[in-house]
Amino acid sequence: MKLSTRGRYGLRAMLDIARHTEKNEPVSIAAIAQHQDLSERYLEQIMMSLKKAGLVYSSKGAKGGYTLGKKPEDITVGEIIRALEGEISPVECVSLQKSEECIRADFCVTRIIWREVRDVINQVLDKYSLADLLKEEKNLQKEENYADGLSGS
Amino acid sequence: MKLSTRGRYGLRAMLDIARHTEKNEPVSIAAIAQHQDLSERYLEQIMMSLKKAGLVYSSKGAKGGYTLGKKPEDITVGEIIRALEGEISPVECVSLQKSEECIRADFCVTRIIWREVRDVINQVLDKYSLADLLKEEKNLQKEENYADGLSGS
DNA sequence: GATAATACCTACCAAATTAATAGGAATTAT
DNA sequence: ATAATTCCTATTAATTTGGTAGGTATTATC
Repeated sequence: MKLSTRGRYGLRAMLDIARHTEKNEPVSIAAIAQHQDLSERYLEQIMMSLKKAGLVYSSKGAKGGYTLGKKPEDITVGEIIRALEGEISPVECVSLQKSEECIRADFCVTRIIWREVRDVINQVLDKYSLADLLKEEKNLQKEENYADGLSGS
Repeated sequence: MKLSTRGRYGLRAMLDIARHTEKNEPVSIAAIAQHQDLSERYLEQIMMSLKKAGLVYSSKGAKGGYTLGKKPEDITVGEIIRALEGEISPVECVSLQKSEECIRADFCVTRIIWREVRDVINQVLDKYSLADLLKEEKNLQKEENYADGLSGS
């Protein structure tokens, strides 16, 4: 039950872009990779998925890079994660676009649980937008400064 | 974000044992494997983990097998899944018995989300006991009968 | 118009994890 | 004694993940 690096890296990349979104300058893969300490080549693939999902807009050529495809408050973590990892579901048999029905589907009680797990995970992921996270980030920094002040002087 | 077969098979195995628990006869690996259509050899390993966690009691030798280690209402799905898959957490960095702290830990906002996801998953899993599932199973069967009755005669 | 910086695309590869097999020892009811 | 069972450890096969690689297309800048 672990998220893969695609989802984790992708979310961090999106946050990185979101932080630069005020200036409205595109952020390059090279820049993101450096900030986030990721492989450029791997990040490239991740960005392609995000682009395909419409979550980022890209401009090619020199000075090119990525900007958010929507406002930070309109991009949820759920969208990002699902764009990168596919539908989030703890088991195949309660996946919405599942390939084939399990033969046990009709009488298998465990599906009740898997459905509920699927739903709560997605609810949490959909609850947070990039804007929310940026706001939380500022709170974290405040706390940090406060702690420094206390222990420091 | 998928559960492994260990967890899924293990839960089904536990339900199987729970169904036989009234008679208080141990259920053998061979029998469970047959009912659930699983590899005996693989199930064997799963049962070892369940035993180690105290969720089943085993008796060796002819007529041996497994019985529940506690009352069905005292065994939660969460306990079973965690016994088989380890701690349930979407990322390593919010795992309770994590090996090493992430260098980003202090300022990484994504952890807020991962923690919440971790908690809701475990809450759902801990909410259901084997007894609850057996009860649900009976409900499913009733509905089935009812549906048959409607479409049948 | 040349150059450098960038995204885009597809294929491939290596490591890790998962799922399962296999062989045999120990125990116990009959 | 025998057959049925759990217990333990090692090995292997399959799948997924996490990346690397090579090359093309586009565009700002000089």
